[in-house]
Amino acid sequence: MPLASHKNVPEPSFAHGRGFLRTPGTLRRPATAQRILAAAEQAFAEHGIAGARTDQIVRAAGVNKALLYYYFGSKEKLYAAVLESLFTQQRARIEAARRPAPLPRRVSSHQQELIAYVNGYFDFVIEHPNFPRLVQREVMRRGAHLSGIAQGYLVPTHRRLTRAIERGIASGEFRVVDPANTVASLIAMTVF
Amino acid sequence: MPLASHKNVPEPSFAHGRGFLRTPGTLRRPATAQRILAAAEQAFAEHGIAGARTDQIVRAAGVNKALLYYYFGSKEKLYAAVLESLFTQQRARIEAARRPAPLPRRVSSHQQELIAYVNGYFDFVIEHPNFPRLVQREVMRRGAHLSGIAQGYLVPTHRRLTRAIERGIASGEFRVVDPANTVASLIAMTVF
DNA sequence: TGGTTTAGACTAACCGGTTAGTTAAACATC
DNA sequence: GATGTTTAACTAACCGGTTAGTCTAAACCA
Repeated sequence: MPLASHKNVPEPSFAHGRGFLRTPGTLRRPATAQRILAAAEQAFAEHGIAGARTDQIVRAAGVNKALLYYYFGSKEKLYAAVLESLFTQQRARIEAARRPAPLPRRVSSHQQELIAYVNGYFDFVIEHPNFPRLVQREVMRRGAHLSGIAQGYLVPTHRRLTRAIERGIASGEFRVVDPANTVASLIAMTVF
Repeated sequence: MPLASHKNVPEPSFAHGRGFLRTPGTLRRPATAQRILAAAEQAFAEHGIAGARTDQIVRAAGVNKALLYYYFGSKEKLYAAVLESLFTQQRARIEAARRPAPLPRRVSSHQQELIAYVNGYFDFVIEHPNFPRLVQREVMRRGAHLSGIAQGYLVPTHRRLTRAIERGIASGEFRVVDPANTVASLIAMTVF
């Protein structure tokens, strides 16, 4: 039974398996686990989930293979943890960019919110070049995590941006556009 | 030695390994080999080179595993053969669309050539939905076949289109545009 | 007859995952 | 404060299944 239980694993105190979106506890993991995560991110981005080698990952993390399973349970769960960590960080990044440095006058606050979103995204991608590659791979896999990601990250972002545009239109600062289309274009731009 | 010699393989008469671009002989392969190729195309597109299973491929082709190695020598070479076959077909397709069905008047012959290119490409993609996926995968792999593909397929296509645009400008039928940029846009459009 | 194909046993290497155990620090107890 | 005791962190070695690739001998077939 290759994908089965591993019931004897002592399940560390900061329990990792409590649902994909419920646990922002990624940052509370010990440094070693973080190193495994980083190495895994690199490996999965480069070789995909099937091509990545757990042995290579633990070697890069300077750690024993059993530790990988101690923390993450399985290769598949490790992969999920990598995605979750990245999306959590990205969301935090965009959230943090909500009160941006003031821009030149004639730029309304609603415009600022949109600009801050785009800036936040690009900053994040520059710091995490593996992020788009992994998303790409997940899309090609028609991955099971996609729906969870969409629910937890894309939908809220989409909603926030839509509202910002609607407010901008209502206050007369924006030309009248279809918010849905505009948001779609924005997201498409940042994905490619 | 996993990727090594296989020196005892009797090297079938229509020898497949004589260089990536030198052999348009793909179509001369026996029907059985074509079935293997088709099954491999599907498997590689779905799971990538690391995720695809040779056993699955031969089962889908209704063929013994030894035959795969009889014809293609290795998984890697089979993968290369899949790419080569697809690019060869695509080139033939675009080439064949050079004398297109006459379009409504007011469409010049140079415009027709560009339109034929785009049509040919889309027709091909519709018939071979695995093609873009495999190219995508190859790009993500930074695959070694990329340079050969670029040399053999992209460069000639690029040249032909550039010339068509230049002729169109020279004859006054096209607005004056930068051919390089326009070709890049055309190719980008068809890749996405 | 010779190119093609099969059956299927076989192997070496690989790879995800497990086991049984160690280490060191925190904690408790007297 | 020396003492057992617990616990989180970590490891070496191993296990069993999988996978690419091989080999032989025989059959198929044009």
